[in-house]
Amino acid sequence: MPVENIRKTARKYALQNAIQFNGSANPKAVAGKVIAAFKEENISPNLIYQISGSACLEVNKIPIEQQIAELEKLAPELLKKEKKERDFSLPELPDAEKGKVITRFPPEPNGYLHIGHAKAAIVDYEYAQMYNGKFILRFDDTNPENAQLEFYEAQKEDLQWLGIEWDEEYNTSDNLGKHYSLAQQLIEQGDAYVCYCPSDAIKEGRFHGKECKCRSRSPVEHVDSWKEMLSSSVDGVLRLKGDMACANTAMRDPTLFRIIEKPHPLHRDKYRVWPTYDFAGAVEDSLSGVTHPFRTKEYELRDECYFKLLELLKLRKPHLMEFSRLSIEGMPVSKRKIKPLIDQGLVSGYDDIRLPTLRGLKKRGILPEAIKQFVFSQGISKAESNVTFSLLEADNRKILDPIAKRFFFVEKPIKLVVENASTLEKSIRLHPTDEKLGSRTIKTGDTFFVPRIDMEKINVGDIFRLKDLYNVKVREKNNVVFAEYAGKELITGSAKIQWTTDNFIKMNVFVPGLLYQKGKYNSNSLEKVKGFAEEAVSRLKTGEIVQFERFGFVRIEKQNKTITGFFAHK
RNA sequence: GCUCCCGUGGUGUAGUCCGGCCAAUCAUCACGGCCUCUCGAGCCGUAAACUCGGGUUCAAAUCCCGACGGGAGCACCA
Repeated sequence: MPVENIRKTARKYALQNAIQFNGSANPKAVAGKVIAAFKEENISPNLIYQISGSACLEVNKIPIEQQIAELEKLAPELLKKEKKERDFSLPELPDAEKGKVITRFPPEPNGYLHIGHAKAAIVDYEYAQMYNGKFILRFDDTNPENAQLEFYEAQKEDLQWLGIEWDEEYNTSDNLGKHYSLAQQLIEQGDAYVCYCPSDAIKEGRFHGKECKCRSRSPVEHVDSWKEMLSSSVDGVLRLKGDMACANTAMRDPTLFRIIEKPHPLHRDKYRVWPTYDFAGAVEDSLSGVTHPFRTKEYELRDECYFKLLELLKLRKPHLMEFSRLSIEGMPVSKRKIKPLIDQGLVSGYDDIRLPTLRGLKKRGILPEAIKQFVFSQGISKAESNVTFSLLEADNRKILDPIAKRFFFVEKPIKLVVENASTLEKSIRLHPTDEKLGSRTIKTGDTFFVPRIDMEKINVGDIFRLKDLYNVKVREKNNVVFAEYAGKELITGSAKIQWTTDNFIKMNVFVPGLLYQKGKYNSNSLEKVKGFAEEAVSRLKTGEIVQFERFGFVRIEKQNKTITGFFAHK
């Protein structure tokens, strides 16, 4: 009785479609659903089109109320268009088995971590978690010119702050011995050679696809040259014997090892021959058991080299994957762009709150959990994008709002004298909905301070409310505003303005803006807002993130007696 | 220039592998309303997208070809 079944199904979907679209069903859309429903049974689409078509015709004749009533009986589940929950978890990994996935995060210890690193680290770490696997932290410190001792620790601190824990940690530089022997193996196989050409000539040869004379010497000679390279001061580089005519320029005999005389932060002058990223990256991923290494898209052309090397060395090939780099509008998300800003003094340092470094983000009150959610929402696509920072702010705000204590901060204050004000001790809650966060008590007299900007909008005769206190009516506006008490009952619609008494503390809040606007450095990107905060703020501790009402979320920092705020976002 | 990757609302993203349940997800932004002793949060609503052109198919965001646009690489940096 399949035809009867099809009819019923068509009727159902026609009703649903009609209800969704003003009582008129679209046969094409309905047929699609019906076909999908009978996919297994190999029914001719033509038949379904016919049936769906007539179903729609019939359904469209009846009024929408009846349509609803009928669908209610037939298939009530189709009636409610349920809101689909977006699943923000990472997509499944190919060839992944629970307990057997190994990932790695391989930073070069050459600077503090930024949000781009965080994306990689979070993805690596989360995948290991997802599959109950292992996560390795590996310092790719194979260039003594870049690696600096302080950053091994600093980067670990940054990761810990993010909430990332690693199962294993090691330095690539500790494996140089192994690298050397693999190199020798390649040379002996005739797959790598020592090249004495100057770097310009190598570049030139690569550009034109021309092999150089070093390439044609015998493996035995190259083994000798290699040993000389390692032991004496003979110059040269070790290159892969790839294909100098390959369309992929990464395959035109890439350099595998080169000489760097500068002492290494860990190994001093023990080594002078160092592997390049192409070699070290591939070899380390394979040897350390990594199953799913990730890297950013700009390495894509080097995949071929990665696999070729492993093949020649007869090493296991991991499942290498790429995703796009994170870029944020108006923010420099790379060491290359951040460093010059610091060197030129355009920002205060690696923890400048305008920077997307983890230290900068931390300082302005961005929480690790927000960064995590932000990274998940971005996913691991290969499409380039230019994200707005406000996306991260939104994630952060959602976390902060229910837990941040509220205080009054008066930006650019102006004095307000309330005549006939009585002396009060007022207890005001620290959070509008969560009573557990407690309250503070403020003693008020006749002197207040309120934001100048609010007073500019208010005229003599207007009534406004000192928030959580009482109403006042403005009598005179000069350098000081004079007002009179105007009742404590809330007047709906009246402005509610934050205030301090004369028992205030002076504080500055630094408000970050975009470092770049239309691609140009913005010299006004950091604003210092001067103001008065209520006295209770002086008892906050460094690192607390609070909301200054009608101003924004601010992270507090205390040095000696001075309190400074760093603005996170509204 | 050559090679590779990518192209879904203003922004970001799901869906693309395996064509139909997609007249397309979720978020952000914008706008409106409700609520609130914050310009915050919450709630409700509105607006807004498959780069273009061909092809295959009963059926294309999804497959194929081409164009266009964007990005990356062409280091003895990672």
